Amino acid sequence: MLLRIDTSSPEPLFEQIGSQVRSLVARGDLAAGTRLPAARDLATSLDVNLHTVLRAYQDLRDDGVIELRRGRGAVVADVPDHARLHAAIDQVVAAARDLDVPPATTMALLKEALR
Amino acid sequence: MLLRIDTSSPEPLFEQIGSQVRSLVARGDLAAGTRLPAARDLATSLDVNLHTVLRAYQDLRDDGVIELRRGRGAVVADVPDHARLHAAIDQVVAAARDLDVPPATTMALLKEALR
DNA sequence: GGATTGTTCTAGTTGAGCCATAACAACTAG
DNA sequence: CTAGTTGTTATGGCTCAACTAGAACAATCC
Repeated sequence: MLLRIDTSSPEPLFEQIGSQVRSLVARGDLAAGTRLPAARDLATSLDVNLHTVLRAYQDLRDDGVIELRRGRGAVVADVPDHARLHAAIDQVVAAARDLDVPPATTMALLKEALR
Repeated sequence: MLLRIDTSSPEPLFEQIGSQVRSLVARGDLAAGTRLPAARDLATSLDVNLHTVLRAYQDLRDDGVIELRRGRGAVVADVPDHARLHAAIDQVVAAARDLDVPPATTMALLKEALR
């Protein structure tokens, strides 16, 4: 797993983990059916508590990104192709850069638009 | 000011304030040069501490959204038209809905793309 | 049976967010 | 010049979410 944790970031660790897995799955770097590391293993390799990883996994499960089963582990769920979504996001990033809009503002706009 | 604060939300109060001002400015509801309420006044009307509002204002200033001056108050800065950005964001929202992508995933994708 | 792995429970620590108060500095208005 | 306004900075205390720690339990795999 190529996950990076920044313990000095204000963003909660479980959100950092979840966020990165979401990206990997959505962009296809983690194909459907792929098995994620066992929570205990990932916790060890990230030097984080087991429960922190589990909370991230459970959030992902609640959103249908992965499936969890005892004894079996965490498996990437079957999700549709996100090509169109990625193209749209690229447009947003390009526009934000051209207009010199700060990332926090762009995030605020999307967040509100998604509501 | 049309600001709404949700004290039961997990999102910090200062972020809620900043986020809403960002949206208002970016969408043109607050024209450049418009004066924002004095921090003390806004704090009172939102029933929030002065420092909470000030932190939001300072974040906005750091991003060039507003200008702050003692004795003068907070004034929204001169920003370009964001029409293109809004159009792009609408595309993202539409794609996310069509593909059934959870909001958290969409946010994660944009956040990473903005990095 | 034994190892693996998610689930659940209890309990403690830490730090960000927030509030309260106060003094100070720059600006405005009279 | 004087008085009021407003942002700036500093200190202290409180609360709760995040994180950690340890343990037992249940489903699955080999």
